[in-house]
Amino acid sequence: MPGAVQSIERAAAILRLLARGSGRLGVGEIATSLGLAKGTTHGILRTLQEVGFVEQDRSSGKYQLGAALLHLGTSYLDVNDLRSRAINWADALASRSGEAVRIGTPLEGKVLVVHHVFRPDDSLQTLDVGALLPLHATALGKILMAYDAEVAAGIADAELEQFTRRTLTTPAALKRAVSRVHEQGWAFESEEFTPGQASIAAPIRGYGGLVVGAISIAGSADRLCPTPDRADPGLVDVVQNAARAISRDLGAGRW
Amino acid sequence: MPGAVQSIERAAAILRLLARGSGRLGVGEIATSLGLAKGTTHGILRTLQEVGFVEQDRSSGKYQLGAALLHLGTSYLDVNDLRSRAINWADALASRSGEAVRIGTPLEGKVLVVHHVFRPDDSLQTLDVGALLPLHATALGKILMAYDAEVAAGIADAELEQFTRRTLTTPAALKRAVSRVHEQGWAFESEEFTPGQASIAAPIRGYGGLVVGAISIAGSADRLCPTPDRADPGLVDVVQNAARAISRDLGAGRW
DNA sequence: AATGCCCATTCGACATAGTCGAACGCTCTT
DNA sequence: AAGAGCGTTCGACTATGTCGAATGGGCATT
Repeated sequence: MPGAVQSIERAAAILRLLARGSGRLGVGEIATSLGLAKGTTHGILRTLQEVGFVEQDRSSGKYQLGAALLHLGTSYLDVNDLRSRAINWADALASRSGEAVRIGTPLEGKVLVVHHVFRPDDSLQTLDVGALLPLHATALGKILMAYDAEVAAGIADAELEQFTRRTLTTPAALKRAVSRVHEQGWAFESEEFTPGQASIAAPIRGYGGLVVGAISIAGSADRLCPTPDRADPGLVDVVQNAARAISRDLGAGRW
Repeated sequence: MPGAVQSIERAAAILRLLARGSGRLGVGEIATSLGLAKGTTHGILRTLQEVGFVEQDRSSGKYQLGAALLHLGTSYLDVNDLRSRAINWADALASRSGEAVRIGTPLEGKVLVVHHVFRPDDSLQTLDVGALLPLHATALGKILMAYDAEVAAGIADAELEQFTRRTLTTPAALKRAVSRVHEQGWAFESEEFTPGQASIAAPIRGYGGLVVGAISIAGSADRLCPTPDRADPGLVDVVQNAARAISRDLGAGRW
């Protein structure tokens, strides 16, 4: 695949590295992590600094992400069709279900949260728009794997991190769960990511019926699955209806 | 200044263009806007697409910002010292003043909102973290101009957009206002940006006493300035105290 | 249906532009 | 005082991205 601009690829790799690495990194660390010469790395970093994508800590000389990225990130939210069309339905779903609502889309083998509505009553929650959640331990992720072959392929040979005692950590178990999701049209997860928490998700389809994202409700496992390991059918229905409404808005036809 | 990687600069320019331009843009539009060859532009766009910084609309072929930027943007928030140190103080300021609190830092001749606490009582507000506010019509902006020479220089020869009847639109009036801000140590704005709304701000200093941002409260002009055009002294005090507390946290010494 | 225009995309040659590795100077440690 | 580690600078090389014209598909008009 010729024509890929390497300096931009490298710049993106540096930014991703800074986003993962919790905090500031030095030129040397970045250079060795990416297998680049220190001089090259420095040149790219200087350019990224000029455009505001990275900032340099005056005293330590280390680099971190820059303010310009924040504005670009929120600008993405303004343009994102999935999110803008889904906002109203998400609010309705939150008040109808009484649970927190999230909308996710695939990114880099994870689930990117593009919208988040807090649980109606409780206000001690942190906004996690922009956060990356694991594919294999969330209902959102299971939906995306079940309906997007590319996503599923990307995780086939990946390590499945264990978050709780109930996290699916073997590829076989995950594959079984995903194919059941595909059959029934919705996904469920109970205490696989956070103890005491469960979630229910359904697919959102865009133009042509293609799955472009997923919507979920998340909350106490006691409420979402009164019977152990069985999602409340009423809540499943509400989530599926919301997903279908958004899909219709996005022009998904009769799906 | 040699060593600036042009392809990265151009990529950044494209991203900025997509952020401004409300929505999707075609290769041709981007190329002419930036004075580049269409082929060159296409190559950069393809690379940006590979790394997830832009997405292409399947049907129209036009480009828009990509999901990866959202995650980078929120990652910036996690790393940002100013924001993480200020969060607790911002909450306290909101409950003490009863008004919405914002923290801003300069970016591209505007004020970038890096933190936003809603007004305690009212919940019909939209989060504007990541938004860019004008320098000349907000209290946050006046602070940044008064204490950061680079910021002030950047706007000296810029058009001053008129938002309301009271917006300062002449460079002379703005300069006078800014120098008064510098003398008194806090900034004020009443109905210069939004009718009926006013704001009060104070500078946040980082290591060495350098101003790295500003914190403000914003709300109904009736509450912030009981006497016309005069900020409530009590509220000014509360804002200044919060700003000083954050500055101390950031290691600003005795400022 | 047939035609024309507009647009994203591809291609190949040229020379610019970015990469590399060694050397510099700085701060902090030993 | 000497050393190590860091970010930074420098100059030569060639790989790399740039350009402009050509291609092909889609859409609206004719």
